[in-house]
Amino acid sequence: MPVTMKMIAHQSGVSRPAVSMILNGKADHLRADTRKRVLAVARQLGYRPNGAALAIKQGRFGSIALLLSTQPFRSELPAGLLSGIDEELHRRDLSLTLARLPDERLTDPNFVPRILREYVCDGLLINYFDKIPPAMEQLIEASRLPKIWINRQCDHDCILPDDMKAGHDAAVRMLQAGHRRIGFVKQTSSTHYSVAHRYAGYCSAMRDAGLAPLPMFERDGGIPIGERVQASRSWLSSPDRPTAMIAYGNLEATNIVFAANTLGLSVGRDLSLSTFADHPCNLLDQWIDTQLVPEHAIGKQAVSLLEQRIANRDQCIEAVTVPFAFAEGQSCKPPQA
Amino acid sequence: MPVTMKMIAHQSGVSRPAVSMILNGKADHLRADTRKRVLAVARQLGYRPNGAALAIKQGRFGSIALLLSTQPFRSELPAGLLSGIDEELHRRDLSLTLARLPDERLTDPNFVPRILREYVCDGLLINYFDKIPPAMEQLIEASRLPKIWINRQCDHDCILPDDMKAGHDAAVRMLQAGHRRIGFVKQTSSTHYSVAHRYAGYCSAMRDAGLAPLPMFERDGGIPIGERVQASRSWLSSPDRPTAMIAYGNLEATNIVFAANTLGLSVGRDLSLSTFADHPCNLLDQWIDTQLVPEHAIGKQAVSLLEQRIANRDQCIEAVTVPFAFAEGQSCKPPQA
DNA sequence: CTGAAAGCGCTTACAG
DNA sequence: CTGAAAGCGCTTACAG
Repeated sequence: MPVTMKMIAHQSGVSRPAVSMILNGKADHLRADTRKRVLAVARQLGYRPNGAALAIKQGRFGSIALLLSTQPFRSELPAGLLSGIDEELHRRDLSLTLARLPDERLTDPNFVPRILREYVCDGLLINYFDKIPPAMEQLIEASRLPKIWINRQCDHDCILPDDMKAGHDAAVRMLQAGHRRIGFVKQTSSTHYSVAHRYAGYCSAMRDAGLAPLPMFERDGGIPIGERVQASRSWLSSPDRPTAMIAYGNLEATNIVFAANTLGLSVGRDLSLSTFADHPCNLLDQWIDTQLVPEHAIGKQAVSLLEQRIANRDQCIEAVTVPFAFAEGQSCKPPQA
Repeated sequence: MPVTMKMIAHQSGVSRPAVSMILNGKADHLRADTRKRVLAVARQLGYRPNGAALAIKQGRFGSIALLLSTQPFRSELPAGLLSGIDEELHRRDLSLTLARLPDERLTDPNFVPRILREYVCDGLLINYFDKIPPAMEQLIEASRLPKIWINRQCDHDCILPDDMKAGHDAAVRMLQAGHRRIGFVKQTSSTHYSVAHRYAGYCSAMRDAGLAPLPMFERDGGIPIGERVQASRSWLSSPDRPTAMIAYGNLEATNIVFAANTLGLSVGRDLSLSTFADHPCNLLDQWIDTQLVPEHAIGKQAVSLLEQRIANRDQCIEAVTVPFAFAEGQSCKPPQA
């Protein structure tokens, strides 16, 4: 049984509105000793305002929801994204509701998650990848809540990292070091747009340098677990192997490093390598050049955009792309003569 | 401007309570055509009940909060834990509020996060490691919310994986394969109790087998990034090196595998290895024996316990430990003759 | 079978 | 300077 203003009013012999005003510091007109008494009672009882009552009065829940898919690889919750969202939310004294939407059940009309069935938050942050199930999109639309898509490419109300530019930059660094045979490696089965974007960035940098981009090192459907180092070895064993590799992510980078090592190739000296990740990548005690996915910045900005959208219900916002940062390692050196 | 029952009542010429009963299926006594009309209006307007109003009436928010630290390594949010919590919450039609508590600011009396300042959820799940700042503990107590600690060792209202038994089991497997020189490796700087527990489990298994446990392979304050493979190499280069290694986690396992590889040791044949992780571990295309941290089960049970605690405010619950599962790999073989 | 009232916890606008 | 009333969105218990 939580403590209410009613109880405080009772205990201190004051009216309920008086308690409200005193607790909210809007009671300059009340006698100082009354105020003190009420505050003392509130403290002693351990009073905490009821958020639901406040929400009703203010017409605002002070809470936004982050929607995730339950499909692994479809959507995740990187630590940096969460901390960025949280930091910005915190600054505005808002709180975060987390909701995972199970794709399978979304087609079941009887099933609607509480967050979309009731009205409990002010807006939606949706961290969901390319293939949005139509049932889900409909549910979200039906909620009529302001929303910002994270990591999804559309022409408005979305925010995403600038994978194209990051791919370009990664390739440019290799080119500047003097490499000409530069490969782009992908082993995961992910079909996220970032694969295409990073590769496209790489291709454009190659073309800018007057070189033909190599086809992506990959296999349809991804390389199965248990064959990835082997696949990397075979790519690196070819006589005309690339002198520099750009890994789609840490998974690829790790397997390349492993493979290079078993082939007696030293990363840096014999093979340059760079990767994309949300933190600087260290493999075999060596720092790898890393294009840093700006998770934290995306989280922060996503909240700002959503707040903007909530304040301005009918003005949508142009797509925002956030540049990658870069962590320099020792894995990129000029090619051997 | 969200749609309210008032609007529906207006539009369909019925009283507000009537709308409420109809929408909640408690209006058998009302004329069928009235019901149909009201339902139609509600649908057409896109009505969704206001969660705050429901919370006030029901005296229950239908929401629990998950508290995390902002200190890296102190507390995190593993995917399995989240999915377990979510699954169970979902079954009960409850929602989840996420709150990260920044340690630094907890000492500032003017700063109290909304979740602890207002009354907005029914209970607390606290995923916070050993060293709880006293200021935080006080804030949590002051909230008087029912709570369950996750991953914290205390004598009641907490749930944690059975690290001791997992350490024991890992060692027993090595012993059964015929190993006698078995090492326990820790490289991270973490001081989490699980380090001590897993090692203690290992020690007890060694003693049960009449063997003296080896001192933990580690270094005070952890091995710095960039020296970890090298440290592993030196451990494995000693003439009386262990024939089997038990890694505290994936980080250690990876570096051991790397190191073994550069030393020409084949994991499985020349060196047995097992690890602890929340998913089966694959390194160098090889599956490693893994004691699986039961994140999902812990998440589910944590919610059950908390609900129990909410229903029964003044009866605390004995500490619960959850056994690890096991994923067999090919990394544990009898030692070379 | 239907409507008006009272209440949940809170705040604001208005009488005295 | 103080109190009683009205309202936010909803539901339940009670008159007619």
